[in-house]
Amino acid sequence: MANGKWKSDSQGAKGVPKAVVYRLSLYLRELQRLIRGGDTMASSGKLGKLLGLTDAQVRKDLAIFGQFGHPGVGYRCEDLVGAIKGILGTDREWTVAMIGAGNLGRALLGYRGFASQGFRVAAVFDADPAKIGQSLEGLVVEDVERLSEVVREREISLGLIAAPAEAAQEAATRLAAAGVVGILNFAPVTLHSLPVEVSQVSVDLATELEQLSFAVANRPETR
Amino acid sequence: MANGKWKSDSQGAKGVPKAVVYRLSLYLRELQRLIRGGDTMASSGKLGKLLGLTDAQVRKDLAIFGQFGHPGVGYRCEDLVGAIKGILGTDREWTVAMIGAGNLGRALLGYRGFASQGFRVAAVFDADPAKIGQSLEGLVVEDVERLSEVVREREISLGLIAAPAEAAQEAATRLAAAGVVGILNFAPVTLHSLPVEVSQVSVDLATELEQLSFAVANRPETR
DNA sequence: CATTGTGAAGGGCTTCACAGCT
DNA sequence: AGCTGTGAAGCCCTTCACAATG
Repeated sequence: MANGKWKSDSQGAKGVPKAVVYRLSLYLRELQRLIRGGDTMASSGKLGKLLGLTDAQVRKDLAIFGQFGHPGVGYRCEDLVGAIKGILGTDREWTVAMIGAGNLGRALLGYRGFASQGFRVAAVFDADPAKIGQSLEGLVVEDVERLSEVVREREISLGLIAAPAEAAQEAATRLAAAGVVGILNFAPVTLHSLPVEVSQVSVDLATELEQLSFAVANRPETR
Repeated sequence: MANGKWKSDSQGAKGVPKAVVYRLSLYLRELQRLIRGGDTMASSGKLGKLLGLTDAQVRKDLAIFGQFGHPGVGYRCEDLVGAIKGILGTDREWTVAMIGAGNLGRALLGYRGFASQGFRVAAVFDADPAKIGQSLEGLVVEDVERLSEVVREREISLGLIAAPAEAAQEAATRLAAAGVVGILNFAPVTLHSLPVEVSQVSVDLATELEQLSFAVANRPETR
């Protein structure tokens, strides 16, 4: 029986495998797609097949957080979406700042997928005087010197770094100092000296291509 | 003593943890930065500290592929860069096709980080007649209908999908049919029915933000 | 003598298999 | 009958600790 909240014997916070959290996002995405397609129930076997996972894996992942399924029938899609959003923390709106109004920053600003999952970009910053003052997707590009001020004014809680590698560390330091609680870093550098209370996730596009290159170079057997 | 090639008792292909391959990319990035900074040697402890890993982890990762270090002194940066590139398969140039000339596709085209790691974009495709024929970063946007033809002509081996979710599966199917060996997918969908010989890596930007949201919502202890 | 490479120990994640619920 | 939730087994990855080494 779905109970909508954390597992009753909850121990508060950690202990959740990173891989599980990642798959939670996949379940959420797939369930939303099934709902758009008119489905109302989904079994662990069905979800697993759609994502290339075993049914047991799907059930174990969900069981970490509570009992969301109904023996004999499966999971109610709407309920499970609600539960997963609650777990991921996307059942509320997050206010985000974009640092960097270059190619990547502008592209990410235009990406509708963020807004649809509850992430609202409320400010864009850049250090280039030629870009400051420009209007992008309804936002005026602000001077990165004003970051701290604007972050507080607009109650921004997450920072998204789409700046060049050389500028990324300073952007991160500024964000942390301004009180942001999380940083998503697209720059190809490791960020240092951030306070422990600032969470961090990194995506390096070149690294992803390298993973692909390795997979291709080492695939099972081909000419 | 560095030997430059695969571990002698090589079993050919798999058996390498995904996490190890990911860290290899991080080692490579950090080593290249150290070299730019003038360093010539790096120990496992130093590399580990720079990346937030233990020294043992660094050594174990590298030991999977051979003996690259020198007891008492560490690893020669240049040699290790060469070795890792060989392992990742980026010691050669990969020819890449971009599918989708929207915001994201254009941003990725302009990203210098790809070229610097050996990935050369040799074609851009889109299905929108308004975009076909436009010139971007020295390339003319081609009709996605001509994908197969162009992929063969230009000997393209990897495909990068930056198309909307609805178009991604068809793009992937076309790429596979055209003989591409790897696909990097930025669309928020799971790709199905690809031949096993086509490797696949996915990056979903909304998913990454959700990982951050979870990390923030579940961090150790904060007000 | 600082640092590597590695067997052994430890911990964590996945798969299996089945009791129990609808 | 169909499917969930879960203990137990199995496997994989990380950490530890130290002999080997230039």
